[in-house]
Amino acid sequence: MSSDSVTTPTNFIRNIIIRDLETGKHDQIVTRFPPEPNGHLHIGHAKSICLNFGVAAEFGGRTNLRFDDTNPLKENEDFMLAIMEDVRWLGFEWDGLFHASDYFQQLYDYAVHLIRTGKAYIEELTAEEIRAYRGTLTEPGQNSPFRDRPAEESLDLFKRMKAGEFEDGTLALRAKIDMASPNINMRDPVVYRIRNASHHRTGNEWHIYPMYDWAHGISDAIEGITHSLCTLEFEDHRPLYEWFLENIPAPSMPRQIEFSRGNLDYTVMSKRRLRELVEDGRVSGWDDPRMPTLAGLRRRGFTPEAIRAFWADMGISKADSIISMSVLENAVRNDLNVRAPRTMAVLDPLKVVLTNYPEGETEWLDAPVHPQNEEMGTRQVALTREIWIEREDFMENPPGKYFRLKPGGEVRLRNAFIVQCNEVIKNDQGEVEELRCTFDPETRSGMPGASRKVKGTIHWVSAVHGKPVEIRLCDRLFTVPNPLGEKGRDYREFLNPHSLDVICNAIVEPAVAEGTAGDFYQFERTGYFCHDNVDSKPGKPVLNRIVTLRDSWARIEKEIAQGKR
RNA sequence: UGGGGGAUCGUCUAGUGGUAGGACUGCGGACUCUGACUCCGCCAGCGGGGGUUCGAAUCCCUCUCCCCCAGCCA
Repeated sequence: MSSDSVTTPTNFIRNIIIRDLETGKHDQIVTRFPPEPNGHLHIGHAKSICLNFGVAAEFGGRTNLRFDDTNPLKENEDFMLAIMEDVRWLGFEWDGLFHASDYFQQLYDYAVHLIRTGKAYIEELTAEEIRAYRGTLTEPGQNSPFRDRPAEESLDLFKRMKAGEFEDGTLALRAKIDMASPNINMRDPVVYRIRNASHHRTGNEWHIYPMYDWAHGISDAIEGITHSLCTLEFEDHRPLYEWFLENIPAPSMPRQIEFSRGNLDYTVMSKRRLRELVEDGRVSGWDDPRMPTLAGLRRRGFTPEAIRAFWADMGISKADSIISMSVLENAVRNDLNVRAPRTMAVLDPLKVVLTNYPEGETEWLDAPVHPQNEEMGTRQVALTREIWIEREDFMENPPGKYFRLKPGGEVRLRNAFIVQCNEVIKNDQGEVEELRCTFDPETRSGMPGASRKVKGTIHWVSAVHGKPVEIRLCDRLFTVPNPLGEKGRDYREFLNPHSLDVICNAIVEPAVAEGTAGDFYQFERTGYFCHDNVDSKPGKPVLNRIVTLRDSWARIEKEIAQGKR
């Protein structure tokens, strides 16, 4: 309704929190972001980060970063460090930094409590047997023969498990709940398993490690988390989350609330698939600029501001969704349009000689850094007799709507003057090799004659001052919107062969070649580009295309090609 | 033929009994020394069927479709 007022978009979780504050259920809200350090964060995680940190900040609460490091086989320090870097880069700072492994002793003590109260037992069935006893989706499970063993016996076994007396997989601690429950999670879930493995934080201290369901809820309770926000697949686990906390002397009672993941089209968004792409060498790493990982997006040149704005726009709900990539692209264009310095760069150079311009002369022209923001100042652009223009800005036999250079035609050189094409020089293969043009000195930018109108304006770079750079044209990783949704086909079949096209000899204004990692620009009429934070080196600049500019000519051109115009 | 969730323009999302709104996309136009930006306009939706009501996206019944769960993963 309110179109002219900027309000924080609401969602069902925010509404719950507002109510909890109003009713006095909580004085302060506490959330947490709980990644498992077994891979890199992706833009879907950013949704959760923005939600958890955002909603706590809005209501003066706190947010912890807690690593869910209960599986030493898959987790490590490197992932942990990378995750912290990603969260900070996104623009958030945690109040407390914790690890589930910080609570291993308490988790153990609570398990002892559960055994003592007759609500857990040591299982001797093998994993396969447990599966067989569990029943199916439509048939109830059967009680384990070890289910009713004396608590003392279980306690003794549990202590010996902890002491490292048993091999992996031989015993397990199970909660005694209900083998006939229609919710399979309640059919005596495993609470602890034996893993004689070294943990990246606790070393060889433990031989048993808690399962997610046990560790997560209790960790939340220990930290006084008020709202434990997670994704939809944990909805079935909520009864278990609550059962555990109700059956131990829990220090607090957090509430788990589920929301839907945020998927994007033309990519994949699970750590498992992303890991496969990395390990199969389909991409150069977790930070490949085509990856939807935060490391990849950062390297590509996406800004944290754009990603935050994107998720703020998207909102939170419980409906499964695959968001159109165009929405993300819009968010980054909106952000970069305001902030990116403008510059001219020629991606596919075609030489132009200005025949009436003196040889050997260089003239420095003033050009605005940003046409809508004078405060960003001006830059000097070198003009010489020989310049490069974009090959696609010249056509020998153009269609009617073509506003760029053509034989005998006129066009404005951005920030300079109007030129006319007099001669087209071709090589033996008949390819256009060079254009001979004359310029009209009266039409120089800033002079009275500059008001003369021509249809088109094109960008250019001095052939003597321009610097060569490598440019990586990043595009969508897959050729279909939902690579995982193509029945009977492997998603890798749909990898886009042109997701990363490399241009070795693009020409840029000298200042761009001097840029350093992370510097971004708008190449006028082309798109937004950013110095690659890994491969761009002094003397050997490499820039990634973050996103193209919107291009209405491309649509017209396509329609012409299809004979619609 | 178990349990848990979800269906609102092409996409995402508001709306919780009183004219279905926004963003993105698309289309048309204005402006333009970026075919960008900006501005204006347009197209487009309550999964189906019943019921309650003066009035239903919203309440009730029913049907359909989609997602998740049978790890000693998270």
